[in-house]
Amino acid sequence: MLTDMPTAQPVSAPAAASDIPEVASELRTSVMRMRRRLANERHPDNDLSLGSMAVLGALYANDEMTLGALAARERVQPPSMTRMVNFLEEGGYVVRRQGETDRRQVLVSITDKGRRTVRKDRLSRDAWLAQQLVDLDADELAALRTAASIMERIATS
Amino acid sequence: MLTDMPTAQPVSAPAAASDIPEVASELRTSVMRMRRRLANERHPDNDLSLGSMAVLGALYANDEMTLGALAARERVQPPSMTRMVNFLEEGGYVVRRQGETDRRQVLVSITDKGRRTVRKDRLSRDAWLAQQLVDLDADELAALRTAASIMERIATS
DNA sequence: TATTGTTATACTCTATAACTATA
DNA sequence: TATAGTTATAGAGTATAACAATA
Repeated sequence: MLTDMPTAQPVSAPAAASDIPEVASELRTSVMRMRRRLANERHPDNDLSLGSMAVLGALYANDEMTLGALAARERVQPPSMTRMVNFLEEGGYVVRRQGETDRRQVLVSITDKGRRTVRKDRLSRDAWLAQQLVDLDADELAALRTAASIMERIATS
Repeated sequence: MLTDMPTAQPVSAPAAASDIPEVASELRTSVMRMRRRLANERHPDNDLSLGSMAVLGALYANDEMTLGALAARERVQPPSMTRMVNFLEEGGYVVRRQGETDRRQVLVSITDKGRRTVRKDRLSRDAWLAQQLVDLDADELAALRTAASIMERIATS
């Protein structure tokens, strides 16, 4: 029964300006709590931090990236990425090699072990979160997908 | 024009099971990046961390809470909340008092300065995020609101 | 004994500053 | 000189363990 609902908005309808601060506040709060919960709930059967797994995921998609590109993508400073890459290299998940055209660069690529870890981990690492989503209806899931896309865009803008 | 869209789902339509892991993964990634971006973009004119502001916000809504209740609400361990409350108390944003019926408890309440800070901060602290939202259309804003609500529920479950 | 909160301590993640190697 | 990355160091935020006070 949609009789009480506002009519569907055209796709380009601007948001009501008065709602924006409220949504911003709600979103910020929920992101902070969600992040903490995700950090707490992550699967303990590999020793990679969430940040390291994100790096590995980027390399899974891109095969080889410079350390600087990884740092920019993950929005961390280069020293932080150096640490993550060190850790991943020690574990055999990635390898470094020197850039060919520019020998200052460090090209990072994923190993077979890294690839296997990503595949295996993608099956299990979101298990907790996926479990929290199973009871959602299709509209709610769609809203999450839309929100994730918007947040991704905002966070990397 | 909705001719190409699937018919509106009944509210209880279950989500497609195959989409869940994908949404979980997208959501997790975007939450992590968003949180880092929010931490970087916060307004520098007060010295309160994001966590401390969340505590102050809870006290703004609830007037007086035990330290344990605050810790549970923010999903941190009691020692972490002790630290945050110490910091807020030193700044004059909150006051402690001993529980009356149970004298082990610490009741934390917000001061006038704390209230003013919350009000002032709510106008400015989400300014960056709100600015990122102004170009969204009504559907996207609604999706964010729905997502925030779901994340809040999941994070505090 | 169990619970509420605090103190002491350590760990993780991130940052800035100073440095090396290369462009 | 400028840039890519590393090393050294520090800070923020969180946790666990041991403790004190109270129930």
